[in-house]
Amino acid sequence: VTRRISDSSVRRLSLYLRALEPLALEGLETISSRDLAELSGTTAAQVRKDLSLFGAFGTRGLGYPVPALLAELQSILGLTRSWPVALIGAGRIGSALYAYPHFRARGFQIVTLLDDDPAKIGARWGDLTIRPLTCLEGEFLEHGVQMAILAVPAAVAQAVAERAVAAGARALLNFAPVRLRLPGDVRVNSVNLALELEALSHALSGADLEAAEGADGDKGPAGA
Amino acid sequence: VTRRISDSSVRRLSLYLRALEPLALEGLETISSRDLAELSGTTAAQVRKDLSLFGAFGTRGLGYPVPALLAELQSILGLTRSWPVALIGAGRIGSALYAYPHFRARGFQIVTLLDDDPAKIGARWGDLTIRPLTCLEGEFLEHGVQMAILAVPAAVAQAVAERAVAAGARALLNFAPVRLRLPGDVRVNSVNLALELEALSHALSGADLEAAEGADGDKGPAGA
DNA sequence: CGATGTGAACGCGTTCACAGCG
DNA sequence: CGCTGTGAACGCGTTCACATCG
Repeated sequence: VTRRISDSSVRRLSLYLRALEPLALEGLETISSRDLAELSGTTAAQVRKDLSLFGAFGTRGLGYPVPALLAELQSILGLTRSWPVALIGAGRIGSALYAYPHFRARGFQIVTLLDDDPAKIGARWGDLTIRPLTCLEGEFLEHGVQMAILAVPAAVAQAVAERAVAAGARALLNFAPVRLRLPGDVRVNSVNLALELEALSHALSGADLEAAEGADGDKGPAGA
Repeated sequence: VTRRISDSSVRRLSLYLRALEPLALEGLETISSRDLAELSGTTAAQVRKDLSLFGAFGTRGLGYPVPALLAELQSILGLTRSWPVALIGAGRIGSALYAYPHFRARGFQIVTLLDDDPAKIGARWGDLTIRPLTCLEGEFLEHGVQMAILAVPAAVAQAVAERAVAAGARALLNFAPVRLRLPGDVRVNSVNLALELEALSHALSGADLEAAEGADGDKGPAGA
C-alpha cells in the first residue's frame, strides 16, 4: 500500500491539506477534484492522480469526503504525531522561525534552541532558553530530535549539519545558502532566499527583453 | 539569442553563480563542467546543457573561463543592475529579510518598508523608516519598485498583493501560506515554510514505514 | 588527448480521454 | 447523469553517447 510519491506530489498534498482545513471547519461534507484543484492552483486531473496514489476513496458522482480526506492527507504527510524540532541559530531568521505560528499548528514543536554566540546564550525566548552548541548532542538525545532547522551563517552550516546528523537528525531544513554534503539517508530541504529573488530578477529581465524585441516602440510600465 | 530557460535551469544557474564567486576571488581561470557540477550538486552533462542554453563559450579541452562565465550568469539572471525592492510587512520575517546580507550582495536593495501596524509605523530600521500601507503607491512610484517581498499575515496577503501589482509590481516573493490570484504577467515565487517541514515529515514517516517493512525480510533497493 | 557541445534516448510527471461506479 | 479512477498519450527535463574542436 505504501507507494513512492514524487516530491511534486507531496508538495501538492500539503496544498490540498491547507485548502481543506477551512472547509472542514465550515462543515463541508464533500469536495470535487475540480473545486479542490481550483483552490490549490492545479488541475482536476492532477488532484485525482495525486489522491489515487495512496488509494483514497472518493465517491463517484459526489467527490471526496472532506473530513476523511483531510485525515488521510495528515497521515500521509506524517502529521498525526508531534515532531520535536531543534532550531539551530538564534539570529533574525531563527527568531522569525521560532515565532512562526504555522509550525506548531502542524505539530512541529521547537523543543530546543541552540546558538554559539555567547551574547545570546542564556537568553529566554518564550519558555525556551538559548543553549550553547555544546549542548546539541544532549538536547537531541533528550528530546528525541530527528528534525532540525539550520538558521546559521553559511560558513558554519556544513559543520553544524554534520554534528546534527551525528546526534540523530535525519531531516534538515537548511536556510544557509550552501550545499550540504551529508549521507544519502539524510533528507535535506534548503530554502535559498537570495536564489528566489534571482529567479524573479531573471523573469523580469527576460520580460524586458521580450517586450523590447516584440514591440517597436517603447512601452513604459503601467502606472497606478 | 534570447531563449526560454526552464525554471529548474534558472535555479541551477543561481547555484553555479554561487559556486563560482569564491573561485573567481581566488583567481581561478577556468573550471570544467565536472568540477562545477561537483560544487553545485548536479551532473557534468547538466552543467553543459544549462550553459549551452545561452550559448556560453567554453574552451574544449580546458573548460569554462571563470570570470566570463560569472559575468554571463549575472547577466542572464539580471544581476548586472540594482533592483529596488519593497518589503511589505515589518514583523519577524520582515525583520529577518531586511537584515539578510545576501540580498544586497546580489543587487537587491530594499528601498521601502511598509506595515499597517500603528505600533510599528515610524520606527526606524537602519536608515529606513517604516511607513503605513497608505504610502504604498507613492513609494512604489518614487523608487520605481517592480519587485516586492510580501511578509504579511495570510489573511491580508491577497489584498496587499493586488495593491502592489496595481502600483507597478511585476514580481512578488510571497511568504504567506496562501495562493495568490494575480494577473498572469505577474511573476510570483512563494516560500511556504510549513510546507517545507511537511515534506520532511513525510520523508521521515515514509522512511519509518520502509524500515518496518524491510525488517520483515524483504529489502528494498536502497542504494547509496 | 581532454573537455565541450549536442542530437538522441530515456524516464517521469502531467494531461487527456474514457471506462466504471454511485 | 456526475465525478472518480486510471490506462494511454503527451511534453519536457535529464541522461547518455559521441562527434567536434582546442
